[in-house]
Amino acid sequence: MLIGEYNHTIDEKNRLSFPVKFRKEMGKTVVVTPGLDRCLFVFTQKEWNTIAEKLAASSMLHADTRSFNRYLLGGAVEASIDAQGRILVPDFLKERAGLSGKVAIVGVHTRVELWDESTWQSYKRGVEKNADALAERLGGIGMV
Amino acid sequence: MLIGEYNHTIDEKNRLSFPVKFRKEMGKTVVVTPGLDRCLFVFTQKEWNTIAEKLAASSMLHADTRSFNRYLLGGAVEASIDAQGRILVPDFLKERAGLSGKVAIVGVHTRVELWDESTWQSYKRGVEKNADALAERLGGIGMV
DNA sequence: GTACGAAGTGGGAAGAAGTGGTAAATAAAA
DNA sequence: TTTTATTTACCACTTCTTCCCACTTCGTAC
Repeated sequence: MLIGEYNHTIDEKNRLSFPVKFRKEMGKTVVVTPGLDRCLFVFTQKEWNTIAEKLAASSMLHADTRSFNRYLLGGAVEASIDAQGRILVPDFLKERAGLSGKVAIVGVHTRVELWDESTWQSYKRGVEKNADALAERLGGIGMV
Repeated sequence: MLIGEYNHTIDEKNRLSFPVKFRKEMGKTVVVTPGLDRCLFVFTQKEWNTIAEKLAASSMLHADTRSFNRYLLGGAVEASIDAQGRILVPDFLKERAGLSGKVAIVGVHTRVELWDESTWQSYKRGVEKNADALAERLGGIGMV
């Protein structure tokens, strides 16, 4: 299971090293796509296949579905993990998530998310602020 | 059952020793997550699996679910208990709960909570002070 | 009161992980 | 075809982590 948060640097060659904890589960190649809420998604090859199938199965008749498919599939990139455990993030994806310098690498169960460090910080603060909703959710899954 | 309160120190290497009383029940690895009211939750692996299953069942297409899953799963960490009975608390979780120096380790039935010592003290005082009003409200919703 | 044992704490050393740079290879342009 | 640029692979350094050992303090039993 992919969980936890790591802070790594993306260099001027667009190289970003994956946390060791994630490497085994991610395999040799991963798929990077534009994510939701100004971040990038990183999927395992296997997980991606499942998602791609689901998208393909969805109706092309709805404009919403079409544009969502274009958004996710069109922006998707296969990236191989090199000997140092790094991936290359293409410029257009880097821009998409506003990555520069410090990057937060966040494990969310079946996917990994890439956030600009400061964007992630303020996003987290936003969630924490809403303590009541948080408590309700936690209660809902039997955590408290 | 996890009950009782202990005061241990978290050192500059982020090591925090678990009370012996808790060790047997917690097993070899535990999961640390952000909690409520500026504390951290510590679950047994087994307890965590139950929670994770419920989280996995939710769709990533809803913004609320996304942010909640990100917050919880991204904030969660597997921590193994070392030969000295200590766990490592990553910086981002340490910050989350404002841990530094003395830490209150509190057993709450199925989970353990980690509090900054002084935060815990004032929280307790606050509860004591309002105990009467609290009891009144709880009685109102049919608790006792 | 003393001694023994267990629990908690601290520090050092070996190893791993992250990051930056250089060389080689491939692609593109002249 | 040659030169130049861009990308990919490899190598090396530094920092951080993790493991191990040792000390101290607290509690208990004799």
